[in-house]
Parts: sequence; structure tokens; C-alpha cells
Amino acid sequence: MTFFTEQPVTAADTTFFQLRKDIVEGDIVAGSKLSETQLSTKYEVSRAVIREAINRLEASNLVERKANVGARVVSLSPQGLIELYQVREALEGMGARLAAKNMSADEIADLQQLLDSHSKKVESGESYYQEAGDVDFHYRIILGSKNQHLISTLIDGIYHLVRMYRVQLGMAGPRVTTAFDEHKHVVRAIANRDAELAEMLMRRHITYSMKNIETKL
Amino acid sequence: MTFFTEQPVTAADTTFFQLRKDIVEGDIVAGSKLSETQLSTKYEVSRAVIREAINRLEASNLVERKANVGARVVSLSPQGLIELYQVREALEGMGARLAAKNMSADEIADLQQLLDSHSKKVESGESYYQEAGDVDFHYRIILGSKNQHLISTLIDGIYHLVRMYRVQLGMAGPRVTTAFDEHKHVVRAIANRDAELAEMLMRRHITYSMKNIETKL
DNA sequence: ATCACTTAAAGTGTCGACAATCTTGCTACT
DNA sequence: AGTAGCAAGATTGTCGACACTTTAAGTGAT
Repeated sequence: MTFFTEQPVTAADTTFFQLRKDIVEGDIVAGSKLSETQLSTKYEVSRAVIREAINRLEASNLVERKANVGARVVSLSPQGLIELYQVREALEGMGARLAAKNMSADEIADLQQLLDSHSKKVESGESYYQEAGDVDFHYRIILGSKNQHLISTLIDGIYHLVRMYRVQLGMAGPRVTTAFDEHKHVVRAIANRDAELAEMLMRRHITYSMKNIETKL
Repeated sequence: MTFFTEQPVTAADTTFFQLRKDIVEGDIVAGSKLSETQLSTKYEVSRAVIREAINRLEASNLVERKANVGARVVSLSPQGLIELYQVREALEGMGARLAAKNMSADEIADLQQLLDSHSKKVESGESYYQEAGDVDFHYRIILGSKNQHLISTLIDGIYHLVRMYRVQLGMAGPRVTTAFDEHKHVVRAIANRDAELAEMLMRRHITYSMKNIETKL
């Protein structure tokens, strides 16, 4: 989150980012209809750019469109969350596996440093918004895979949906205490270039995270 | 391929399908530029529908767009193929795992029957286009996962890219002889409801397939 | 009162024109 | 001769208007 920022250049870009934010954060209610004309006046752009933005939201799986009918924000369901985490487990597992192969020594050192700073903040009891750290951790590993498909699928697509679920189902952040250990184990496996283990640990980390969420429903 | 057909309803739909076909089959050269005005006259629709079609192609990873510059068909590279197969391995592995859990007994029986008919055709030396069968096999397992994210990611996205590589790098179909055995093993694991094994075998099947392709480059 | 049909209203799909941006070739200057 | 700047052309981005489809209300008949 700290390194990589999407720069809007066209009006459709800014509208897309704005709409995505409003949907993910629940300002536009899940399951609600997206009227092109209505949004057009709200965001003060033509219907053409609204349409382009909606198309991109559909490609991000945040919105569903039916021809001649319109677009609706996806509705959240426990089943949907489970399916999402299954895909995430598969992709991030592969991400960790590839990261163990492809991350540079410097990148790994940075990653370890990041974890250290996190654990210190937590130990000192410093109130600190954990989600950002968790996101940062997962981002670095995905980026470390050096696989462009993986990167864009997760970062442009799945993570926004995950965040939408987290925000709207009111789970502030992931489990703080136990997650750190899991993160550490994953990083250690990567540092040891043990791809097999890195994948397994990352998959476990994600399934644990999902089970933790399931109990809260 | 026999069961599920995408029905175009708008002009943008038909244009999208047509363009995708032309790109996947190489009628539009990989790496070439997509001029909106040019395509507009070629397909006899307005630029608006061309733009929507191109947007969808971009979402399918078949096309890359730069703001104020235009869209290009993705260019094929060995690296790109490898990355694609890595993602495919992760997703289809998970697909097989879930299929072992979620396919109905009837669906499994149908799948076994499909394999039988294939092996008979091959044994009898009947010339027969193997790719369709392979695609059918993979489709059924993915659909058997019952995971909508997985299904749409693979069927609407990755498979078209895979086909593009296959067609344009001139690999008619996958390895006929050995692939059958691998298919059988996967199905047996699914029939035994052994999710773990099904995933492992499917992943191996895909990595073998990739290595087979690599030797041909 | 219910159901089928008609029709008006609202919304999406498509179009052509204008505005903004990038590209290319030329000019002028060092 | 090489380079920086400029101008003309071509291409993409955005807009408002029109066409078509869906939806829903309303009318009339059984």
C-alpha cells in the first residue's frame, strides 16, 4: 500500500476508483442497483464514463450486470466469502511458493524488517491499525512472486472484494496475535528458499483466517 | 464446450466474442495495435461498442490498454506462458480438490463415461481432435468445484489465453497418450473423494503439460 | 376480483460529433 | 549535423441525443 499507487489519468479512472471505494466501504449498499443516469448526475460526468467505470467494476467482480436491465452491487453471503477464500488460498499459496524462488535477498531482508517493526509495535502495546500491516505483508509476498498474472488478479481484483467483506461484515482486522507467528513462519520458509513449505504455511494461514471469520458469523 | 454456450444479446456482446475469436486464433496478430476507428468500420458498429468490447478484452488479459494511446493485443512470450501455467496450476489444483468434495455421484459417473469414450476412440486409432476432449475434461472438473469465482476466472479468462498460446505457438493439442492416464488418475481420486490427492494429481498433470510445451520451444 | 393486454415511463444500448491528448514531421537555432 | 521546439494530423476520451428494451401501471374483459 505504501509503494504502489494507481494514478488516475482519465475521468473514467477517477470515477472507477471513487465508485470502487464507495462500494468497498459500504457507502453504496451491497446488492443495491447502480443507475447510470443517477450516478452520472452524482459524480458529474457523462453516462459514457459511468458505463466504463461500471464495466471495470464488473471485471473486478464487485458488480453484476444484466443486459438491458442494469448493474447491481454484488450481495455478500457466507458462501461467497468461502468461495473467495478458496481462490485466495490457491493463489496466495502459489504466490508464496514463487516468492521463495524469486524474491531477491534484499526484498526478503526488507520483509523481515517489516515484520520486526510490526511485532515491536504490537509488543509495546501501541495501538496500531493492524489491517494495514497485514495487507502490506501479503502485498510484498505477492509482488515477490514476480508473476504478473498472479499480481494483478490478487491486487486489482480479489483484495478489494476481501476488503469489502471485511469492512461490511464488521471484522476490523485479522487476528492480531496469532497471525504474526504465522507470518513469521512464512517468511522464514521464504528466507530458506523452501518453496514447498512456504506454500503450505501460507495456505494454512489463509484457511485459519477464514475459519476465524466463520466463527464470527 | 458441449453444454454451456454464451449467448450474445447486445451488439457489444457479439463484437466482443468476434474480436476474442479473431485474437485467440491469430487472425489479429499478437502484439498488434487495435485502432478503434479501424475496427469500427471493419465490424460495422460504432466506436462505443468497440470500446466496450476492448474493455472486456482487457479484463480478459487478452489486450493491454494505455490511456490516450490505445490498446494492443498482448504479445506472447515463453515467460508469459510459464506465468499463465503457474496460475492455472494453482486454480485447477484447487478446482480438483473442491470437485472431489462437491461433485455429485451422477456428475462423477458422467465424467468417467466421458473418459471411457475418449479412450475407446483413441485405442481404435480413430482420428479424433483431442483438444476438444481435453477441454471438456477440464471444464467438467472446474464446473464440479461449484465455486463461481474459480469457474469464471478460468473459463471466461485463463482458458482463452491458454488457447491463444496453443493456437499461435502451433501446438495442436496436448499429449494424447500420457494425458489420458493422468486424467484417469485424477478422476479416480475424485471418485474416491480424496481431495488432497485429486489436487496433487491435477497439479502434476498441468506441470507435465507445461514442461511438454517448454521442450517444444 | 383476477387475468390478459395495452401503453406510458424509465432505463440501458448505440450513435455521431466535439474536446483533449499523443504522435509525427518540419522548422529554426546552436 | 544535431537537437529543441512547434505545428499539423491522427487517435483516444467525453459528451448529449436518439433507439430500443424492460418494467409497471392502467384499462378492459371474463
